[in-house]
Amino acid sequence: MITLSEENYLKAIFSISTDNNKNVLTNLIAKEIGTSAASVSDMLKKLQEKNLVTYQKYKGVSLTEKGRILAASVVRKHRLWETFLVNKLSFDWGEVHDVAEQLEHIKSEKLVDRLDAFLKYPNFDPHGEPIPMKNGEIPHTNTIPLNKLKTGTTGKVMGVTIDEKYFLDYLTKLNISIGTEIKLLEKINFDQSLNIKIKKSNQHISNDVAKHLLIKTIQ
Amino acid sequence: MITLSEENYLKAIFSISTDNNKNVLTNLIAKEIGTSAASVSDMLKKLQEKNLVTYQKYKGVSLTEKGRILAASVVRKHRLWETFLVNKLSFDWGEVHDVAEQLEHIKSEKLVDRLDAFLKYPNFDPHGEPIPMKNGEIPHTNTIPLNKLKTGTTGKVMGVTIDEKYFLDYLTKLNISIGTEIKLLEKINFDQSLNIKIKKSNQHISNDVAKHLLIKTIQ
DNA sequence: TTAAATTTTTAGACATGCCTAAACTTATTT
DNA sequence: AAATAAGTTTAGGCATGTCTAAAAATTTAA
Repeated sequence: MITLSEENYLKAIFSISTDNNKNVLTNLIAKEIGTSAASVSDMLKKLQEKNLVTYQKYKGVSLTEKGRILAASVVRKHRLWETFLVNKLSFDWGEVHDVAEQLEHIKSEKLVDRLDAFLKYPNFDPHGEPIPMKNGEIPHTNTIPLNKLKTGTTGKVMGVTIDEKYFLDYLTKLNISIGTEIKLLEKINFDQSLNIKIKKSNQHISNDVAKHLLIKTIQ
Repeated sequence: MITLSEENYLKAIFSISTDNNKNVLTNLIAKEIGTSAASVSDMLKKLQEKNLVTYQKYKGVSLTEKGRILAASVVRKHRLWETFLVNKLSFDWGEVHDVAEQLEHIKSEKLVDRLDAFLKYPNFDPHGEPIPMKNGEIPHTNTIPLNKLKTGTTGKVMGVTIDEKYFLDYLTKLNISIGTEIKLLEKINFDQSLNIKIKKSNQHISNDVAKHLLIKTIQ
């Protein structure tokens, strides 16, 4: 049996290793989960015992196949529940994360299958993030982060890569949601911040924000 | 903050005191939850600390107003989720209990309100049991248990008072579901078992089964 | 390449919720 | 009203998942 905490550790390792392909280091996990490095060390040993991760002292950790599938299934549940909350219960995209964080730990394969069907087998959640498939595969898009877009070109927002209230509220304030068209006017060399045009209005955003907006170029 | 275990204890005390109006005794709680009497003693002290129950050593326990409202809200969530699973995700009534047992602990008032609205504010769950209202009040019916029906009269099944797979599967086998009409033909004095007529077929059931079928008499 | 800084692990504690066994209280018999 | 039975609580332990402080390993810099 896998515990709630173990699932959270697997999910953290999974999402860190999506960005960064190397072994995941203890401190990063601690920061992601909001716990101490000592607790992470303890848990990594337990996960190693259960054959969910490959772990070497001081060298970081990576998921085994078994661990990867389990982590993907937790992420799958999280994103399906987010989709349910937004599409069926009319939640805003900024307020679903905490509830989905609880719902993702409900154990019932049948429930997940039925929910998936009820939602018409979505491939992306309300933030545009891919919903892992039952077999653990991840649907892929041909999007790039906004900060990699060529100056002067226009693209459409297909998703975001942070699911956090403050970030999403800021986007709402900027008038950005899934489907919004954005033109990249200028990159400031000094701090990599961007001048962009959204619905005829000029705005200025930091590189840190831009890198979490997934863009599909138009034409 | 209230923990998952505490919620389960409150729920157990709540449902035992619905039948039986006296103080709830330790052993009954232990049996209901499936734990030892020692663990129950420990927990009752904690719940007393938190002002959720009134407890006297050796004398049993009862819910405070605060505890009663909390317990009702857990039951409310349980029954709303069961309704969701059956009405929206096409689960059978016999297989929803375990999943609802998990879902009832999700903490989000907004989720419960939205779910309630999504289900069109139901007053009874798929087993016919009343769904406590937001303020803790319980919708009431004018039903009686089948074993109290007058011999020779006919009634309609409005609900059941056990939410357990084996019981519900047995009912399904007997061709009984919510809305089924049953005529009480005869009570056997020896063991209080009943001869009944269901959809033109004669059947024999124990008193133990009959007392968990809620009946509304016709005419 | 040695010293300093950073990261990670170990050691020792603590709270929660559970257990068994023993002690104690209350209820029932005789 | 004792003796016995039944029910309940206390005592002492255990596993999980967390913590802080100290020790150890690794990385970075002088």
